[in-house]
Amino acid sequence: MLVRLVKHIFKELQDEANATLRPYGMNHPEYNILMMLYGSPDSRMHPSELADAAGEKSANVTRLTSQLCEKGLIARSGSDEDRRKVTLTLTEKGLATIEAFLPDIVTLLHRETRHLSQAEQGQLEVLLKKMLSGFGE
Amino acid sequence: MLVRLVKHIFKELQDEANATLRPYGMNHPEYNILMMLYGSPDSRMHPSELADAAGEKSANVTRLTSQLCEKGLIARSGSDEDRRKVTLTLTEKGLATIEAFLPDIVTLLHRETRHLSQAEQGQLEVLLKKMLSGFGE
DNA sequence: TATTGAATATACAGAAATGAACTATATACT
DNA sequence: AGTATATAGTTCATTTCTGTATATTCAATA
Repeated sequence: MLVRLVKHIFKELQDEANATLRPYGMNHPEYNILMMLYGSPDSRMHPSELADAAGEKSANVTRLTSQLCEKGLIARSGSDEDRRKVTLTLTEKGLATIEAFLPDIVTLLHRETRHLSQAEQGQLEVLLKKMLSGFGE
Repeated sequence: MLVRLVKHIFKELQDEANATLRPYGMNHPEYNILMMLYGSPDSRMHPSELADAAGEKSANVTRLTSQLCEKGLIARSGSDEDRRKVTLTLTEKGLATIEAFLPDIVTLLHRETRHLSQAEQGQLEVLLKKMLSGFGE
């Protein structure tokens, strides 16, 4: 029952976000990558960090970041400290794109949580975290 | 934040269910179809009902039910009342398969929710439903 | 009854995700 | 040093999903 609810909500979140992002020529996975970069200290991350944070397989990260590179939203460069690694950074254009669609995303999120008070959101967060802690052991 | 949590939980639920089902040669979407049939009054449903209930596109339902037919777990038959429709039913073998893996699924679900009391599960359910009610308008 | 429009299911093409093998670099051990 | 093991990232083949078009049947109605 809970499981079905989570699944349903997830699906809705995904679909609505996709609909919001489509006008900007972007899909949800690409958006996730951009937001991870946006939220990171120096707007720079390694692919493996992204894979962990975004919950994507590394093969997917390669594909997605290649797409974003082609669009000129992020840049790839080799790392000096560890030459196996690749560093991904947001470009000017990437930053501008994020700041273009962010307002739409924010209003979407507000709409999606408007039936929950601040307290309820906190509660929900606690419960979900608690649930999550029972996984993967 | 909430969104990321939901996403994360969904992913875990999905992955763990898949891992549990793999030994039975089944994946999560197929499992969903079977369970919908299992839970329906007469173990019979139409593809469009399944699509709604399982949150799958109708094209996917066609593919998935075809797979399940090939495995002999469900059966397709034309409907008499409305000849556009197709009726899907669980076979003996399908029923047996469900009852084979169900215990594993039940223990998995218990494990996943073991950090939440009964009351907390109820609370969580209420909050999620409340959140869901804010969608799609 | 002939026609129009809507609903249902399917087929097919193109996009995306997955898993396994592969290259290159780093780390640990003897 | 030299070998083994581990890690980072990519590539490729396969599977799976999505979106769109199509065929069939039903319902409404002029």
